[in-house]
Amino acid sequence: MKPLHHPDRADIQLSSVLYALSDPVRLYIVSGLHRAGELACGSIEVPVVKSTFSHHSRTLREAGLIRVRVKGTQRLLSLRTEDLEERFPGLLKSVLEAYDSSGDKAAFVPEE
Amino acid sequence: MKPLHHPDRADIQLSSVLYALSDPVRLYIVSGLHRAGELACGSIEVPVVKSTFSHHSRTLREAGLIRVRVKGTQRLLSLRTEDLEERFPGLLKSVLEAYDSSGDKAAFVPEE
DNA sequence: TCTATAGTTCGATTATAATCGAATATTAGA
DNA sequence: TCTAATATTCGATTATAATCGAACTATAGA
Repeated sequence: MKPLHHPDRADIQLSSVLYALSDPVRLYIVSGLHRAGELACGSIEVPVVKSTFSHHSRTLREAGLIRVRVKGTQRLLSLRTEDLEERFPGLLKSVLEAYDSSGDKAAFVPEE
Repeated sequence: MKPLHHPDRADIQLSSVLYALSDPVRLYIVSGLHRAGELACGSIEVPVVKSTFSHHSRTLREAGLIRVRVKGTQRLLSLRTEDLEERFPGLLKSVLEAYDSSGDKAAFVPEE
């Protein structure tokens, strides 16, 4: 099994982070991880098939937004909160607050 | 002459803002506007031709990041700082600080 | 009215990415 | 050792966007 690559904190690029966060599906995933802490892929409900989810997960991981660890047959995702705060102070917080108050999630998840 | 469309403050979408900011050229433009205030297109040096600049300018305007006003033959660009602060508190500030401290601009502007 | 200046629009090209379904890999447990 | 569960990878398709050069628009000023 290939070891999953995570960029070092210092190698996290601002434009990559902003790009990763600019997709509604990925924003939703990030928001969910922020609320719930660590989550398995399967327990995050998004309106895309598994392979597409996997693609988004990878985009988030390679941009440095999330950490992925293997547990049995599952992959557990979590936000790299500390790394991001060190690298770009205040950024993640303001994005998450903006997301919660902006109704962006309504773009693809009608209920809630 | 067509009146330039600017989205109302309440219509500014988070994902669109993040997307607009995820391009190195646009980040550079936004950073320049933040430092200098209002600037004409021609006075912002970017490594792209005029038509490409115009495309980026439009992307920023339609996302709600900048205001464009006409003065003679020039278009003057400025950041919608207040609107953004009201809509997404702290977001623009943290992005600009992250940009200044991250060396992202080195991606296409070697000197400085 | 003519010309120079400042930008935009258009069309074409190229690159990137979002999405899906099918096939594959890995692990847990019977 | 089979099978089920969980997720990734691959290939194809479609959509979006970054870029350029050429043509165009609008305004200022001679």
